Amino acid sequence: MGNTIPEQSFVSRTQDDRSTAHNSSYNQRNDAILKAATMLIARDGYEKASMRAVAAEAGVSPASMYHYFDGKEAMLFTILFRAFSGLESNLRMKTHLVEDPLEKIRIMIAEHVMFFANDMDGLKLCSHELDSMTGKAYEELHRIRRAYYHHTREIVNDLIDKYDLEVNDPHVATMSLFSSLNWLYRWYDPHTSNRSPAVLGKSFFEQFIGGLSGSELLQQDNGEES
Amino acid sequence: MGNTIPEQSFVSRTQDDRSTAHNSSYNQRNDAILKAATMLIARDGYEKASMRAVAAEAGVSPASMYHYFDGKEAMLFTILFRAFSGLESNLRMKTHLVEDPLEKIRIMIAEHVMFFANDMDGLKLCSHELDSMTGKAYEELHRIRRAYYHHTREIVNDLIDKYDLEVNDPHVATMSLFSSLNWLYRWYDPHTSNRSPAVLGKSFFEQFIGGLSGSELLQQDNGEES
DNA sequence: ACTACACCCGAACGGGCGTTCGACAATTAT
DNA sequence: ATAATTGTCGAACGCCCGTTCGGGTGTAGT
Repeated sequence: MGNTIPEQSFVSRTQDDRSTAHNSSYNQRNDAILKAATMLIARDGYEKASMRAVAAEAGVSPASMYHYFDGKEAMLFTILFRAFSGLESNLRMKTHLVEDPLEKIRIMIAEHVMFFANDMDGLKLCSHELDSMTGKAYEELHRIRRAYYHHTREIVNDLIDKYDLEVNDPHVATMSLFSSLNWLYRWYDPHTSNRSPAVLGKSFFEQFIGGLSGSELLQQDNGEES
Repeated sequence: MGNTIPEQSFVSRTQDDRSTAHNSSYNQRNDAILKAATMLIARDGYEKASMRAVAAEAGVSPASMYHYFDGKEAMLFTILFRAFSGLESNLRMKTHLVEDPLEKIRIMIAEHVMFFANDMDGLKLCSHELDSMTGKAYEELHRIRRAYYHHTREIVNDLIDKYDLEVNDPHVATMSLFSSLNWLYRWYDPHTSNRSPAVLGKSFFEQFIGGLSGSELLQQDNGEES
């Protein structure tokens, strides 16, 4: 039940319907193009990664690309849609039966890092190329991204309520968490680093919780004032 | 003594020498082009922002651009060089006479946020367009950026030493801090937000320190093990 | 007055881009 | 067997790009 195709999206249906039939040849080519595009756009950026280069990488002629996608932007849309909605639905699935918000946020962070480790290029595009989209396509992706944020934010709210935390600014705290996760592609490579995704996720989790609940290091200054 | 011109850089000297004379007309035009370029590249991205568009925004003909810069990449280099080295030299200046590493890191965060508030577009380019540079120009900018990181990292090390903190992973903690700062351009607009840069900096500071020194919320689990 | 040089720009060059067209093969349906 | 549909691609179109060229104008030095 993976969100591989934007079923309820505005994207023209004629192009999606082909993949509902079990035409494996069609889907193989489609995935090959998407994979090539993801790699090249991650490497060179959306504008610099040309359709010709993607076609060559996927082993297809440039003209054939337009049997699979309405255009360059529709191609990026599919990539981003799969990544964003995968992230969101995975979070929903993994936290559905969990009660403790502390455990929920731990899962959220761990799953996000895992997701990144499994699809570095895809998540890099989510962080770096969303602005390359325009119009309704942009809005739809933005909507999913916001849902992901809201989902996380509600967990944070529950966490604060349950443990009676005195948090300076929950919004800033949540944005900082997303910053750390979205910035991963700039410095972390799970294949090269000696930190496993699990270990990294644990670090992020502890830092986030520590940042939320404050430090005794800072309270000596507050005490002098009263 | 601001680092407005890459004095020791590889950039051809012929073009820099013009600005050493107090020809105000030349410098005005030069700054107008740089300002226009910064705005348009921040808005549209490096590849999409065309020299023609920058020229029009600056009120110059496209051909005249090449009296001021060797080319498009050299233009971006100047923008990034000013921003990066300004950031780094400002940090050095402001922490030079400070002893306490806790105060140093507070200043570093506050100054970075201020710097961002004063030049949102410029710092957006630092976060988003460094990869548009190639060759030696890229390496030189990367060097400055790394110096900024090292500088901050040493403060963090001193902080850990002085206060005997048990930090899980200083590198991850420092990267998270930079993530928060570099991701600012995605969600924070000091002109629109009700959070002032000073308040935001304070939140970042407290979160970072809290994240470093850990939370009592997590220690109940650790206790069961021994 | 003349030379030299900074400054400026309209016009064009060469090339890469996203995309479309039209013809041809391969597959499927009838 | 025939018709219809799907998949494929070489070639081309029109556009925009970064950059250059050649010649202009203004200005300072002699």
